[in-house]
Amino acid sequence: MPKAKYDHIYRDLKEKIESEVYAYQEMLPSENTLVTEYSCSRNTVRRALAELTADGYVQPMHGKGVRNIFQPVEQTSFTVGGIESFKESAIRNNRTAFTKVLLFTELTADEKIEKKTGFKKGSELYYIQRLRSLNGKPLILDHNYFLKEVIPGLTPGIASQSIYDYLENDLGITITTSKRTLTVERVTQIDEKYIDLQDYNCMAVITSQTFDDNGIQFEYTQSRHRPDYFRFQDVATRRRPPQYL
Amino acid sequence: MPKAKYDHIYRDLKEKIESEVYAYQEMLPSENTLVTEYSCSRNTVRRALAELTADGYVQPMHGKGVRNIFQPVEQTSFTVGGIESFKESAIRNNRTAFTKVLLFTELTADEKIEKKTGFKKGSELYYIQRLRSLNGKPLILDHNYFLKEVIPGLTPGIASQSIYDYLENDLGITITTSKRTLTVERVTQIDEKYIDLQDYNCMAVITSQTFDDNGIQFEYTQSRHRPDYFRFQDVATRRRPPQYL
DNA sequence: GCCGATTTGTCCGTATGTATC
DNA sequence: CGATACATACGGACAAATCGG
Repeated sequence: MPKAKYDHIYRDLKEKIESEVYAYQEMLPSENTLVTEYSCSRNTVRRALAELTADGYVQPMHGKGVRNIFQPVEQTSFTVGGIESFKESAIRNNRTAFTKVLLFTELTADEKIEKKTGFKKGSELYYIQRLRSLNGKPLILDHNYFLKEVIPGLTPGIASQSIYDYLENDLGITITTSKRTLTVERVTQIDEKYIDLQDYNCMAVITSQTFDDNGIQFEYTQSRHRPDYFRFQDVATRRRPPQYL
Repeated sequence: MPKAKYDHIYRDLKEKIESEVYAYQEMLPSENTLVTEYSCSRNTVRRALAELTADGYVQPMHGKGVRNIFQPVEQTSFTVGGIESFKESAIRNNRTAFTKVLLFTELTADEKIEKKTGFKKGSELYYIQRLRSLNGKPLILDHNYFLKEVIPGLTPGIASQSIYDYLENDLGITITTSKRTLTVERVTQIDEKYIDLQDYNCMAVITSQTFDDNGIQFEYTQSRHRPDYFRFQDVATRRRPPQYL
């Protein structure tokens, strides 16, 4: 959707890097060159470069230039960088996705739930359990809590499709920030019941709190992944050698 | 030691948010107010806010204001956001750290190592195995590969202290970007030998490629964590609702 | 080693657009 | 509708790091 100029430059450069128009370790054109190429201001070029830096695509070097440090390979990963729904990542990795709703209830947050999920005591919530399969293989068990106030009209039917689709397209909610914590936990009886764990006795667990564009937390989810199909990627930058932004 | 103005504002606001000068869900002062408070340009304020947004501290809302969405975390987490050495995170979490060097050798990369680590075949490398303990409890097993060309003069003595200290303070190398992948893997014989795993049969594994400020990859590390002491935090933003920068 | 050209880093002021109230 | 607040974009200035002659 974004028609911003910096976003166009960002996508254009990203595509050129991915398709190896610039080789690994090669310098990109200087900022001033890009300014004339895209006929825009230097700030706008720099903003596009800032995002490529955050993505781990390039590395700016003071007084020298901007180097491409993108390596094309990388296996299919389930979770990368930003926020992505199960369905979206399945499509991106070329898998067929299937979701089975195991449980769909409503409940009111008590103190225990407040402490766990971050929803205030007394909040009206949906609580959903879902089993996610890729290529017919059950791999992920999701426990979702949604704030009814923000997301009315949720149904098991919607839950079996993409809830994020429903939020963004039907309700017009903008998903913005997600805080995630990743841990490894012992398998539960529910895990064992639905997922073929072979001899693994633990699961990769992502818990996330998600906020809409009003800064309201509307979701708490615990996503339990079969270990051998779990992969999480990340690009970190050291605080704080001068960078863009 | 950044003395940049935006960094000062960033730290100042961050401190105020953490100490709850602004309550959770409260609006921060408007950009224009901050401009006069810090007597700087609006761009500079916005840059500080952009970093707080990336940290998951605040959420900007078009036409409304900037909301504090920081919730203090009570649990000590081992890895958060940026790049951090073992020693640094131990200090941050108020733990005593100890490192035992299990193996210190030099080797030349063959094809197998190239495929695994990203170092070109023929590269001269250090290969180090280290056992890391917190509060006397062995928790992490590190396998490090360092590019000799970039990091000469590494010794077991340095490896038992902080290699990152050596890089940054003695060699003057600036660590910049790190690409990390997180997986869950079965325990190995080495894991079992050195770490008390109780009945866990898997480990949390972080593999990372680290680049210096010339965009040269100088490190490949596999860091194997005891599951019950492992925790990884992250803030993601949905691509791409208008944001700062 | 010095100097000037190039390149990235920081900061400023301003203008205009869009969303909210 | 006007006022406020954030979003995008421009152009300019100077600092700091690098490189070549």
